[in-house]
Amino acid sequence: MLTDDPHHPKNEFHNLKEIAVFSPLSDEAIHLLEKGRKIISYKKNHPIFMEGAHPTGIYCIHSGKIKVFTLGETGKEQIIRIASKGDVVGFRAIFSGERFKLSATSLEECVISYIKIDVFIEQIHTNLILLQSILREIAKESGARAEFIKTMSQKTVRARLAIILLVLEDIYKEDMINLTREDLANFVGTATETLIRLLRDFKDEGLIEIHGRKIKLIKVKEVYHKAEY
Amino acid sequence: MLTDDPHHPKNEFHNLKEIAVFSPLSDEAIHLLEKGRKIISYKKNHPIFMEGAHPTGIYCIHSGKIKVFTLGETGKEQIIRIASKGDVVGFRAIFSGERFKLSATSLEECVISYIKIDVFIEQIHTNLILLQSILREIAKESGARAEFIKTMSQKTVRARLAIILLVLEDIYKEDMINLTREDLANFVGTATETLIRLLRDFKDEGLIEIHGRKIKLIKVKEVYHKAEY
DNA sequence: CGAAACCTTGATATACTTCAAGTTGAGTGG
DNA sequence: CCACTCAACTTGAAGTATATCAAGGTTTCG
Repeated sequence: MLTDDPHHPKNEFHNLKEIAVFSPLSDEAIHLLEKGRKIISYKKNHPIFMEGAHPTGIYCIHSGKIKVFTLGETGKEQIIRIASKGDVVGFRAIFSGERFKLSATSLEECVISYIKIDVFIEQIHTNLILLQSILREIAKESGARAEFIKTMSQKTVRARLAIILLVLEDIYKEDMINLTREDLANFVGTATETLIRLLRDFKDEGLIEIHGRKIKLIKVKEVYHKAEY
Repeated sequence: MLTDDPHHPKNEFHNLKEIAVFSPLSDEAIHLLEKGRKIISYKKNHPIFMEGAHPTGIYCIHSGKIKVFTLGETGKEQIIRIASKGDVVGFRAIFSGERFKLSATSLEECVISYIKIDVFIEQIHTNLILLQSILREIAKESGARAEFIKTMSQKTVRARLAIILLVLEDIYKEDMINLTREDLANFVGTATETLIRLLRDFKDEGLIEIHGRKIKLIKVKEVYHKAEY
């Protein structure tokens, strides 16, 4: 699953420049990071990191989607974010000096660049641009989470479903939203049964189309407005 | 309300060293920031900044408490945080390049240091220690907010009240918790009436004592465990 | 082809909200 | 210092969104 052979085929075609936080970096800086990274492929439903563990590196997504979530006492997941191509996951804890507060699992086959913490930290200490870019990223994340808190506490499940669908539309782009009902429920923060009933309502009202597991938005945007998670 | 006269009595005794994010800085760096700051006093219930506005500076609390919140469509506040001595509020948006996503209002008489955005940014560009300290702070904040999301979506109002009381105990320290029922409800994310009924339950069960508006925790910790907001 | 995971529907229970009305308390001006 | 007023607090009653429990159907995949 791990490879650090620079001639391994998987190591081609995955430029770190395509990772959003790294895009402001010079080619030189990108190259330094690439020297220290490993390309990893994950199968569907593979755990990437777990809450409570100490971070050992960061994970840059080249392809596939990853759910980032936290487990409640009863074992129920609350999904905080679905990360996709160009995103980095697992680096907040490094900067706060904490353990992971969240877990991450692949939702599909994924290819990621894994950058060890010491390689990364070294760059952080010498590269102001990188540090600023990361600060910007985490600041945005924190703002998004404040909005999510409000949504969770003030919106009905129905409104939350609409909002989450709009968020997911941006993530799945031209593809249809493709999550298990349980994952979708765990993102919306509701019971699976409730989610299913609401999806049916949305379908009956012509807001969405349902194609098996996949969901296509028709006029959700007209009724609800998106939040930025 | 504003003064930049260095001999004004209010400008004495308020060292920025007592602000947590600035504590790792050299005396020299602290001094540079202090040269550019203004000391401001706010009366109780005075707005400090409002969501939607462009940030113009940061607010470092020397004394008093400030609620940081966001307004729902119906005008209901969701309190995200109660900031107190040593905290800085209003600086996340600066780093994400956004407008304020949250509003802030004083809960008591407050004395703060206001540092203009350009003075602050200048320091950021030249002081790696400061940048790292801020990154650390925002990373912690983001982690705390992820926990809050889980709490909001998975815990009952009763459990949330207990958790928030424990959080507030840390903020009010030796003082008793002193918030209006409405503010407390807006932090817990519930209706004021529900909050009042639950407080009565807690009192009847011997978990808390109620002294007018003030609340003293007796054995909340034994029944619930605190989250880190 | 069989088992397991996933999905769906129905029935029931309840935590919480909302509305309404009354009480208490805090701050202000005379 | 008292009285007045507005905000804050409290209780009750009624309605509802959502969770939970139970059971059956369907897809997926080894």
